[in-house]
Amino acid sequence: MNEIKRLIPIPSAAATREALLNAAEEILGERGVEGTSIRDIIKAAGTNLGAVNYHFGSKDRLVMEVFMRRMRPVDQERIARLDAVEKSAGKGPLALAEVMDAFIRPLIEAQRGGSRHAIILKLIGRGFQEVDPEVRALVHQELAILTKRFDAAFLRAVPGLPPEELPWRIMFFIGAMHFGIDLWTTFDQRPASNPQIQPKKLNPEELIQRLVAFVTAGMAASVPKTKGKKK
Amino acid sequence: MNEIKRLIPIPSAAATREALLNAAEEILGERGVEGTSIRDIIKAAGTNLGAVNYHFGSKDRLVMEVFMRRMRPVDQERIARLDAVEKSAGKGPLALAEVMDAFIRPLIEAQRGGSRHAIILKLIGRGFQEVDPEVRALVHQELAILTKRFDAAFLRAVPGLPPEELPWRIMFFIGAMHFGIDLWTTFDQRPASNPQIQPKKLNPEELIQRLVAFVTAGMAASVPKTKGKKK
DNA sequence: CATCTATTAATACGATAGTATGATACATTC
DNA sequence: GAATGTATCATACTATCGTATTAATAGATG
Repeated sequence: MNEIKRLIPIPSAAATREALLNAAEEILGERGVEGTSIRDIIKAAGTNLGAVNYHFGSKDRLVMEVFMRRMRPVDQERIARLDAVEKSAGKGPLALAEVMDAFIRPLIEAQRGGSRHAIILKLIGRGFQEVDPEVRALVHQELAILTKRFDAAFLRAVPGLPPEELPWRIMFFIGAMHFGIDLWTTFDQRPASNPQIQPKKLNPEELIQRLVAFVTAGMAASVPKTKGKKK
Repeated sequence: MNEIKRLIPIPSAAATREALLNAAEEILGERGVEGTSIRDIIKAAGTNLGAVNYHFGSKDRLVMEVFMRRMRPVDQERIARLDAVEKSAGKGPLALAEVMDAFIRPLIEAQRGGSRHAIILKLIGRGFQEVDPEVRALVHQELAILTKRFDAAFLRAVPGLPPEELPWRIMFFIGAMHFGIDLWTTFDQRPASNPQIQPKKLNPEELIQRLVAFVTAGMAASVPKTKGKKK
């Protein structure tokens, strides 16, 4: 019975499962978690309600899977690139711009091969401010692994920076990155905020270059005097 | 009948209206638009469903009012401060850090006088990524007024910057600002991402200083070569 | 061929959402 | 002091949400 040609080549164990993940990724990126109903997703995936319950058990778990599926390889690539940067630096000074590049590049390049995948970037960007505590905890957990490695790298690359300043700068730079990516992925849909100035449309490499330049300069800025402006 | 003491001293024309706005501001800041129900708001405001319909007509209009009530004075203050900075500069060079300060300070200082108001900062920050197109359009419109004035100021303060680069840098810097403020307002609720590094708790002035230092350096960074890395 | 297991499909259920309605209370005006 | 307009409140209505349940389908197995 194995040689009977299947009219539906491989309905396969997880074909609808992936269809659900893909549809969910797209719609969640557009409308956020709260703004997306399971019914929207199953309609886009061409399946039905039961499938979600069967494959994921709940909406929250589906959302978690969508996050994980994209974040894991990005984070692995970040770590791999940081490894390479640190290795090539040896015992010498660590170039801040290269560390930044290692962090930023994998996220932006994750959208290659179809602009449909670009949506996940917004989804990840939103993760920090999303309501569901389970998803939030997940994002933080994923981020914590990175944080340890990159914290050390940043401190090494910016020798004069007091460690207690680092979390602030990292938050600044992640904000710049996500807002930049958000503008990038929605470039064509946006109304011009100022008709007199036409923003330049960027390819991935150009975006990376600009982001790295911006956040590297910011991260390396001298620490402002905390107390008492000089009179 | 006028001298009958009121058990409820002055229900007043717009007392419940403001109570609704305050409660909505708080809850919307915590849970976002989609995650907040009118019933949550009326419960916190100590009133009932009809009041929302009476005073605002719909949930969306209530949300809009919450946005507007906080954004308008902030934007006015930004413009006023930019005026002052430009006036004191005269025909001489415009200090980028002062322009940044004029943009950042009003938003952060808007939360003085009760940390309850700090919540609106998150709300405004979320406005850019929120789903409701009506609210989104509103935010963009409010921002567009600012944009024109500040675009010119930025270009003047960073003479070497090509105008088409400006929208990108502004997006980077607004992202840094909003993520920074988000960390700031939720400082105590956050799990430590890296237990080895304790971030410093900042007062408003310290946050402003750090943000200004970061984004000023980023904004002034030299433009990366667009095409062709030197081989 | 019968059975079993893994899916897919269709439907039902309880909860909650935003909105609308009608009655009630208060203050003001004539 | 009756009438009027403003504001509050309790409640009802319809839609939609996430989830659970049950039946139908298809391949694989014996």
